[in-house]
Amino acid sequence: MNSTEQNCAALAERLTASGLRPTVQREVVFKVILEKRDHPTADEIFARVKAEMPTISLATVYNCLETLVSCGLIRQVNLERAPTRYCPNLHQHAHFHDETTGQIHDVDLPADLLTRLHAVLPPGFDAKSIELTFRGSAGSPRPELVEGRGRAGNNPHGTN
Amino acid sequence: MNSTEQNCAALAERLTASGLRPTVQREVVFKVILEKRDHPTADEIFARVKAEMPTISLATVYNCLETLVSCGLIRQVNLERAPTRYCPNLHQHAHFHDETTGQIHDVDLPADLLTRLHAVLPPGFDAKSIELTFRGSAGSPRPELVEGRGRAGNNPHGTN
DNA sequence: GGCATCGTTTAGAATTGTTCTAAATCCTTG
DNA sequence: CAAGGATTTAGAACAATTCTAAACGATGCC
Repeated sequence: MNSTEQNCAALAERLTASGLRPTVQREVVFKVILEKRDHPTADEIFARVKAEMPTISLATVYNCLETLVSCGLIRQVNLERAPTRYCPNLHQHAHFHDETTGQIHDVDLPADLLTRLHAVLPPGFDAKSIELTFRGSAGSPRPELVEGRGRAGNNPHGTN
Repeated sequence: MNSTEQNCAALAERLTASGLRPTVQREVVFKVILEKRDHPTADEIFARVKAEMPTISLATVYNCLETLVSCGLIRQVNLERAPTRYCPNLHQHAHFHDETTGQIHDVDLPADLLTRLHAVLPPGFDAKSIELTFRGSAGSPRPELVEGRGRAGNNPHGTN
């Protein structure tokens, strides 16, 4: 049993476990993502899949991708095509995206943590910027500790 | 001199320093972003600005935002409206976005760093996922150290 | 001051990535 | 085999953003 067959088996298993059908389309989409590990876009995947299955439609590729993501077989990198947001806090800081409320909070990043983050890069990789986003829910204990009320940056524009 | 006037002065200074003109539109857009530090989208900014300048157009808001970003007065959060990318590496890892080539490389994250990252959140904030993206250029020394050749995850799908 | 020039704004069209829709097709099960 | 649901398909719809061309406005030069 070669690697491709193994992956197909794993795929089929996951799908049926979630009450979904293992279809050729899902198989092929999964396969092309595994074949070349280069973070392709939906369009690129569509092109590659089309090469061996010319009848497939873009919508199906999107469907398959969604299915694979929901089964935990692949991940999306640029999560959610949300509108770009703008932020007056110019200090290095992370964002906490509260998925329950949709709100975004600034989170301070200590200098030594930033150093550690840069240190994690292999030699030759020079990062001009770091984007760090947490996703989850914030609950609501201690509102005095969150954004705009005593934390997150020393306020480069003098607002508040 | 109040805070708004200060900010306008700072804005005017930055703009002229970059050979750009301080216009009312740029001023108002900047102002509404500072007023309410809540990471608004372009549409939201458009709505707020329209309240005090009903003739402004959406395109102008986009223009102004771009200008403010390029002057370093604000930052964009969801940088670049790029197509979503898909990734078969299911391990916790960061991405290095090489802006010269457009390529995305996986970068391993040691467990203790992840712990530190979670520790940075204020109490009550519960992060289900962390998204960490570096942007910069990779140069090309030591190709044997980068993605797909010995680093970045122990390969959950058995590819390569 | 008048005029050419260049930066800026505007409205609307165009583009891009993605999702929706409705019909066709495919499996599965009874 | 028929009924039912799941899946695929093509194309329309959508949302965020960018482009375009025309109008406008400020600035510099004589």
